[in-house]
Amino acid sequence: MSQTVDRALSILPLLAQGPADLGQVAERLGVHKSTALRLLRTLHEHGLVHRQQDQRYRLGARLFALAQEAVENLDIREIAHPYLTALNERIGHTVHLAVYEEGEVLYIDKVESRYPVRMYSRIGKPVAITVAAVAKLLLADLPEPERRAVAGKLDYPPYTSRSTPNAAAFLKELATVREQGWATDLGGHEESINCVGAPIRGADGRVVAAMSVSAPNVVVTAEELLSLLPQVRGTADAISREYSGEAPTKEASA
Amino acid sequence: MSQTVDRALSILPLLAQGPADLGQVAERLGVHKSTALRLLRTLHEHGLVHRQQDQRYRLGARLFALAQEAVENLDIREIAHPYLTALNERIGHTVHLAVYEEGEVLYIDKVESRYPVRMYSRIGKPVAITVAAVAKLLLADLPEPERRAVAGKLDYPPYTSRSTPNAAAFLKELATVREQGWATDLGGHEESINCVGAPIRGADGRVVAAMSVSAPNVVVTAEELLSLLPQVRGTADAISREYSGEAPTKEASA
DNA sequence: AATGAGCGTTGCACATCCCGCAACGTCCAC
DNA sequence: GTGGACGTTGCGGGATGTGCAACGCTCATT
Repeated sequence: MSQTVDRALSILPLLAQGPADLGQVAERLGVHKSTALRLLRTLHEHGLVHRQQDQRYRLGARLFALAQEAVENLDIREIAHPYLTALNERIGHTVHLAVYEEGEVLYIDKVESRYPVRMYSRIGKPVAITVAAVAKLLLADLPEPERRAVAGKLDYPPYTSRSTPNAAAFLKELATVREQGWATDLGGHEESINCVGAPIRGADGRVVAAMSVSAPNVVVTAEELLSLLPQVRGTADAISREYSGEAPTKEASA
Repeated sequence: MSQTVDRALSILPLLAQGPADLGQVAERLGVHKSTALRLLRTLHEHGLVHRQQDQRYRLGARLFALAQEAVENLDIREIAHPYLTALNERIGHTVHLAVYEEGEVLYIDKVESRYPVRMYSRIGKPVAITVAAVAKLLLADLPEPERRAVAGKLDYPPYTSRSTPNAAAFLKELATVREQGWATDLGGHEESINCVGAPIRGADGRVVAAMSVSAPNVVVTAEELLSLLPQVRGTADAISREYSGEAPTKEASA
């Protein structure tokens, strides 16, 4: 919509792939060097871009700060965190929290056995959207046209033999998920990893986030993991209730 | 430098404080609503801002993805190299850069008087992990359980009479290193070689790499080498700052 | 049910501000 | 010493962003 800003912002994903010098930026942007220079300078003044010793540009610190602030401002994360921790302490396995945004599903929190969350190493990473339990939960709740549109645009990488193969299978799986109110990923992303997840809903009943529990099948079989479903759903429902405005339950500290 | 981009980017820190509607954005930017709308639309198309149910704007998901990608592509070696070279030119001795990965410590860069050595010559050749200064620095920062696990699995070859003899001694040494923020290897690997090293930290304070200066004691005594510690730490800190996104200092060219 | 306030959105004419050009300075390699 | 590559600068033309005013919509109020 705004040419100048559009060009400037296009520089960011370009630099995310790795440092680049002025000429490379100008070329990949399809503009004159002097134009690229002005854009980069502006980005630099705002700290979004950083210039290293060899004068090449890379993404700057303010970007990380912004990303962190943004994730901290997600109130669902704040509310959910104690519940996730409590569940993790009870059952030991890795617990994920994810949201849907603009065609992507992103992890926004993670609690791993004994290890505190490492902000930048995992959170913010886009989920394997065609197979992850949390992705199924979030997409299953989209309005039908959007759901269909998203499913049609996706790639369906065959991570394993049990990965979702195509849009038709995916939509069918989403229908099942929506009906039963929970989802699984049984070796669809990595052969030996199983997940079971449940949706977190706002006051209006719409799914605002999804959580899942993951474990390698050398530790627990898929059946054993499924037996944890009531606890996962219980936690998700407790989060939903608090998010919807009810007083916190004992669930978080149980 | 570019007014339009400047205004657009000014929206981001504004939204970082919390969601805002069009009017608020326009007012705080000091522009007309229609202008703010166009800027927000452009930001929206790039996924940097997100529009929530109540139509208010907040920071978007792509911000996380960008930060994530950027961190993964941060190449410590590239950033550190000019600093290492500068230090080498100032003090003359061999300078090493190393990282920890999957239970091993690897040299990833080395600057020897006048001869920069490519990583290939050294990679795959693990560091003498129980005695090297860089190894101590990297292991000292691991979470306690992992540190203990690694220390327990190691062999403790008696390279010299001053080599680390066993896991208990090693863990004790690591505790010292973590506390003082630097490390040495005084004849622990080869009788006549001393090293002094310092950690390089990421924005979150975690040790991402370590560097050291080595010299044979026929050239400089251990005491003389230790007197270089401030310069080593200064260099390591400068690298840490640039790696974390701060503007480069004069350190590299001093 | 009618009214009006508040907000986001649209089309438009003006002139601002961005664009590409070409030339310069600098650094490095040959 | 010379050529090339790269970043940088000033400048004129014109594309592009700007603010204005009017419109549609939702919602609260009467």
